[in-house]
Amino acid sequence: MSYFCAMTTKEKIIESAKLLFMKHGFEGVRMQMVADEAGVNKGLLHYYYKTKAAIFKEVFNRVSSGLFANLEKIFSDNILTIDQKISMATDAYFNIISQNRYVPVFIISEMNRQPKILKELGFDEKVRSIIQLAGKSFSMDKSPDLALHFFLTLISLSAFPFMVTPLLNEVTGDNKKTEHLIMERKEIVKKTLKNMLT
Amino acid sequence: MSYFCAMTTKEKIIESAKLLFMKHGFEGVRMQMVADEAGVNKGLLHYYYKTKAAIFKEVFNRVSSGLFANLEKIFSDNILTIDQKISMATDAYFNIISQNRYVPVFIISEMNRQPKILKELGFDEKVRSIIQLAGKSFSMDKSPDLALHFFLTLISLSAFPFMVTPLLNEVTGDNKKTEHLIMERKEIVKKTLKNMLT
DNA sequence: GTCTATACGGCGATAGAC
DNA sequence: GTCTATCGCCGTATAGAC
Repeated sequence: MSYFCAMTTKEKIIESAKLLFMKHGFEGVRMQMVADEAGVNKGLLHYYYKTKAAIFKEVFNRVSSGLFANLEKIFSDNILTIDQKISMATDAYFNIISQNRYVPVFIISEMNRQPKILKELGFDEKVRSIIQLAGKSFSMDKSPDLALHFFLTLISLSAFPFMVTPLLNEVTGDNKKTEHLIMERKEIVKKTLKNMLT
Repeated sequence: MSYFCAMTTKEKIIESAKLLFMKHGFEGVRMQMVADEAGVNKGLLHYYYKTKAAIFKEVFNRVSSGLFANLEKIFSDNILTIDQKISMATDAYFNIISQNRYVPVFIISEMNRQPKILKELGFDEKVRSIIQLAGKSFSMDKSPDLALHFFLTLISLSAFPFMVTPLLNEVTGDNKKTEHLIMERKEIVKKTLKNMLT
């Protein structure tokens, strides 16, 4: 609790909730856990946010907003070659997820448990626009499905190893080995994506 | 409730629990929901299973056991060519998941929320053995990591589209279109896997 | 803004009648 | 085997003192 000393109380609450919701999901988190993690009283949570669901929405919004920020920049560039863009996009996405490996499981679990949240927070729009951007960037305008397939392959291959990390740890029997394996995969992703566009 | 008329009560309970746990996760399911779905009284659940956790373990075991059954047969075959095996394995895995698209989200969510369950139910052993089998089948014995990467690519690319179906539905705006997209992906998976082994 | 106390319903689990 | 009734706890949310 309270690695969050320099923040405002509201910020401490959200950051604590973020940590907990990502690990345990909406249903797995108790308001008491959030209060303890933030180092404040349980009643105080309701002063800043009316309900548990309100805290959750703010968290989901923050997490999903940060997901594609770097990709947008790369896909908007006009100078880089296709190979460079693929390499940078893969690195960028791996980096984002490395910083918190629970992000993909969190987003995917919750979009399946409460699908309404996608439109409610405009996540579908974010994804549609990043795919369109990728389409332009790689001159795939003719077949719009190709852009979606490309994006889907990038996300699938990059996110999945992080999502099954607990399983990989058991299978390899060594967390260091797992980490090494995941980093090896980066190159496989790049190679696959390049193959896809030729 | 009770699409499960010809079953024993115990079977009705497990099948109802399976449906609900897969959709909502362990924390998202109430014993009352299981009872209603099975068409029995809430108290009766505890006659057949001591606790909610006991029901859950039985469900997780059943779901995870059925996951790789078909793959084992294919990887054990001695006559098929590599290309045939890849094609059949991909089809088989897609088929399994098509029958219940919540399976991958369920397995992955729960392995992250309660990692102990992997060893407890021997899921890690199952995965280790299927990877070894794939290694032999594709003569990847020299570099054992290659078998793991191959398996990971198969699973990632196949399962992911089903896991993000709610998002695809919003992005395409048309559930039929999503279904079509997912079936298109089967061919991409096969092509990617073949590229990987050459 | 922050805390204490409490309302009020829902939860998993058990006891016991049939 | 199945149901009813109920226990004891824990959940979110609110009211009100400081």
